[in-house]
Amino acid sequence: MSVARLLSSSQLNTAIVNHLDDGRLVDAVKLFCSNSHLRNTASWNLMLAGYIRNGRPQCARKLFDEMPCRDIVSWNTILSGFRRSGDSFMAFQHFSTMILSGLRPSGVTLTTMITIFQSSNLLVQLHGMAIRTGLSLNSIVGTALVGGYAGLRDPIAMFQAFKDIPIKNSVSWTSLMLGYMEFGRLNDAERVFEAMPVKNVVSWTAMINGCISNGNLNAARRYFDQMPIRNVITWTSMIKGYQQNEQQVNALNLFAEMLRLSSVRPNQFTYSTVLAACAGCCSLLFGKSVHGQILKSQLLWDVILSSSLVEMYGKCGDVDSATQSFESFEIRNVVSWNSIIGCYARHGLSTRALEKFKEMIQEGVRPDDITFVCVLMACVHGGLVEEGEYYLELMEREFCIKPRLEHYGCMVDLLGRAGQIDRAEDLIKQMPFEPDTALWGAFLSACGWHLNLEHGLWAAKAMQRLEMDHPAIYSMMLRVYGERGAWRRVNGLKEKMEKVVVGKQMGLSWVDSAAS
DNA sequence: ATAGGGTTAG
Repeated sequence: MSVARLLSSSQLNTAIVNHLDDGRLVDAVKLFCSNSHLRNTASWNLMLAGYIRNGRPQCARKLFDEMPCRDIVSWNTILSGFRRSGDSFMAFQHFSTMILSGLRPSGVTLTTMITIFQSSNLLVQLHGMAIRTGLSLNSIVGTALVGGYAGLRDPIAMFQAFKDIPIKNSVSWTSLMLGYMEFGRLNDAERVFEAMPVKNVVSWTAMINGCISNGNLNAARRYFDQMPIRNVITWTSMIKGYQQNEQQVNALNLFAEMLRLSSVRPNQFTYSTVLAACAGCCSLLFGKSVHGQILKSQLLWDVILSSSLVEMYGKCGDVDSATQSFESFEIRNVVSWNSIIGCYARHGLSTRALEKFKEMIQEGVRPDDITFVCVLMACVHGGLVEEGEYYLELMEREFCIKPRLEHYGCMVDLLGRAGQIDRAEDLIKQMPFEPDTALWGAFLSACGWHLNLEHGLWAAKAMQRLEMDHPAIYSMMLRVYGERGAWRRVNGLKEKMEKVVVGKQMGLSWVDSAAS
C-alpha cells in the first residue's frame, strides 16, 4: 500500500471508497484509523457501509456507537445492516431512538423499515408515517409498500398502495405483478403484466418465476420463448423450473441450448442448478462434463456450488469423486457435510458415514434434521439397530432437533429389517405423526420379509382406511400366504392386484419388466 | 455514503 500523504477529507474519503470497491476492507480500516484528523461524517458512514457490505454487523454496530455525530445516512446505513442480519428487533429499537432524538426519517429510512417489517402489522404504522411526512409520494417508498402489503396478504391494500404511487415505473409494476403471483392469482398477475407499459428483462424473468412457483411450467416457457432478451438469470430460472419439476432432461437440454444458441454464459447459480439436474437423473456423464466446464470457466467455488458437486457425484454413484471433491473444498457447511454423509449412507458405507458424522461434530459444524436423516439411513443400511436408537435419542437431547416423520420412517425401517416388528409397530403407534405411504411401505416390506402376517395385515388395513396404496402391500401378502401354502388366497390377491395396481406404478424391477 | 422488482445446494 502506498503511503501518500492525504491532505483533505475528500481525499481520505475517495481513498476509502477505492479500497472498499476493490474489496480491501482491511486497507480501508487502516486508512480510516491513521487519518483521524481528516475524518468527517461521510468517512464514518463509508466505513459503516463497508463493514455491512462485508458482512461484519458487529463491527458496524461498534463503529456506529463510537461515531461523534450521526446524520440520517448513518441511521439509514445501520438500519440496512440490521435488515441484512435479519435483526428486526434492533432495527425497531434504533428507528425509535432516531425518531425520539428528533431526527426526521427520509424516504430511504422508511423504505428500509418497510422492507424489514413487510408482513408485520407495523407496516400500517409506517404507511401512516409515510403519508404524514409526505414521503409516500416517493415512488420507491410506494413500491416498497406494495411489496409490504403483499407480505401482509392484503391484496386490496396492495393495489391501493400501487394506485397511490405518483410515478409508476417498471419496478412498481413488477412488484404489483409479483404480489398477485404470491397470492396465486396468476390471471391477475398476467393482466398486470399485459398492462405494464415498459417491460424489461427483470419483469419478464419475474413473470417466468411467478408462473413456475404457481406450477404452470408451460406458461413460463411461453414467456421465456416470447421475451426479446434473456440474461443469465432468465436462463437459470427456466432451467431451475424444469429441474424442480423433476424434468431433468428438459433442464439439461435447455442448458445445452443456452450454451449453443445464446451468448449468455452460465454463472454459479446456473451451474448449481444444472448439477442438481444431473443428480436428479443420475447422469454421471453430463455431471462430469459440467464439472469440467466449471473448472475451465475459472468461477469461484462457493459453498453452494461445491456442495452441489458433491451431491451430484454422490447421487450418480461415484463415491470416490464425491469424496475427492468434498475433501478438496476449504469452505464447508452443514449441507456439504450432509451431502457426503448421505452419499456414504446411500451406498451402504455405514461405518464411513458415521465416521464422517463424528468428524463433522469435531469440526464444530452443527448438524441439522437432514444430517440425522442421513445418519439414520446409514444405520438402516448397516443394520445398526443400537446405533440408530442412540442417534435418534442424541438428536433431540444434544442438538434439540425434534424427530420428524422421516426420522421415524428410518427407525421403522431399521427395526423392521432387523425383525423387530413389534418394536417397529410400537414406534408407529407412539410417534406424533400419521405414517405416510413410504413408512407403511417399509413396515410392510419388513412384515413380508419376516413372514409376519399379523402385523402386515394390521398395516395393510390401516393403509386401506387411509386409501393409500403401495406395492409392498401385495408383495407382503403374496410372500406370507405363499409361504404358508395358501395358494388359493394368493391367486385371489393376484387378481385384486391387477385391479388395483393397473395404471399405477408397480414395484417391478427391470428384470420383471423385461420378462413380461 | 443509505432505499424498491428477477437466479443457486442437501
